[in-house]
Amino acid sequence: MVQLFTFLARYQTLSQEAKLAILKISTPTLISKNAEIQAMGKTCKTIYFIKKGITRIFYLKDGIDITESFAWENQLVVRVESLFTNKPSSKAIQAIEETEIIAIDASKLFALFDEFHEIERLFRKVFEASHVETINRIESIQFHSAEERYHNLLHESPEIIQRVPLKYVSSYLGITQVSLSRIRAKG
Amino acid sequence: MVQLFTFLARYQTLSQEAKLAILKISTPTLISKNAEIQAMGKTCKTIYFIKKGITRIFYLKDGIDITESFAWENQLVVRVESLFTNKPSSKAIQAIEETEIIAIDASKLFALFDEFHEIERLFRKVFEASHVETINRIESIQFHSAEERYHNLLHESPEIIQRVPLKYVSSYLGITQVSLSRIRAKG
DNA sequence: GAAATCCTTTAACAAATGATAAATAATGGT
DNA sequence: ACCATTATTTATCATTTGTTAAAGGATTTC
Repeated sequence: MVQLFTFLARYQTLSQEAKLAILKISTPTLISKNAEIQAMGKTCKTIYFIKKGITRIFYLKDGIDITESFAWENQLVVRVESLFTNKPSSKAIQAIEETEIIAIDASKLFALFDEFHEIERLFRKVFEASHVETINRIESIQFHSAEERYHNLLHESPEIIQRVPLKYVSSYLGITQVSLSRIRAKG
Repeated sequence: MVQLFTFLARYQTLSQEAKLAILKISTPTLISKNAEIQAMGKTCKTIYFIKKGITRIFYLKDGIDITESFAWENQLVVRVESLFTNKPSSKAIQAIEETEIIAIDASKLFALFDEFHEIERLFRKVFEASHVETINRIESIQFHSAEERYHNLLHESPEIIQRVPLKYVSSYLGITQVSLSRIRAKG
């Protein structure tokens, strides 16, 4: 759990009481390769921290598998659009490798917000940071060619290209697998 | 100011003291058509609520004007990526029509978070909602054709097509103005 | 370790969008 | 109201990406 608190400390320092309270609602779990951590259609009620491994959020559009995002060591995975609206998510979370996660119960966490102002502040900051990333991703998607997007990804997150099957990467980049192959062939 | 508090009440009810505190850090301003509310290169230190009018956030990519988002009556405009990181924004906010805004001082607002837990909670929820919108926008950009994106926009936010010059709409949709014209011509 | 399955690449053609230029329409300033 | 400027549309051609099919590699499973 040390790893989780090291991650959280980047946003906000916590009292021992607050840490203990978070510890109580956190459960470490091992997910085998390709298994789903959360299924489509379920409302997101858990926040996951990744100790080891890599995951993706994906959904189906016209029956085709589309990867929305990846997350790996020392990152959180959350289906934000479901967690914050309390509506069922049409997206699933899947482990791409065997993955060790820490599951944080979201309802209990929100309850802690009343008891510990510092915990609410911490997670506010955590989600603000993820909001900023999401905004930056829009720019990347909207105003770069597929080729630029691939090279940016290669440069900024080489772990993705190395660890993730290309069929997942192509939909993440918003192109077909064939198109990605063509771009890679160019060098 | 009633309009602002009606908007905020959708997220979280506030005590009279909290409302008064927000009132003290809020300044109504009138922005003339085409004028910039915030300039590029400045760090975002203000949150704007739009009483009347319509605005856009835009930036330059290779010298070309790109619209990132629009906001109109009863919405907030914020350069989130700057507000939450405290870094200068490469984006500007511009009034597309003559616009009445209420400017909320962000540093003072953040200071109120210590005094009023309810205000922190309110704005946490406000920004969570905007985070969800941003995530949904990614799906719209990434997995729909330009034609679908135009028709979705026409359907979901007709005010944009009616009130905003098409040259701004095209870059918002991620296409050229010529391409947008072609799509409109198809009917 | 062989068969079956899944992943990635390649090829050929189709469709969508971009780039440039020019024509038309709309708007703003005096 | 007129002129100058700006916005939008149309046309043509180039480029990018999609679609489909097939082949070659890699990986899993029994």
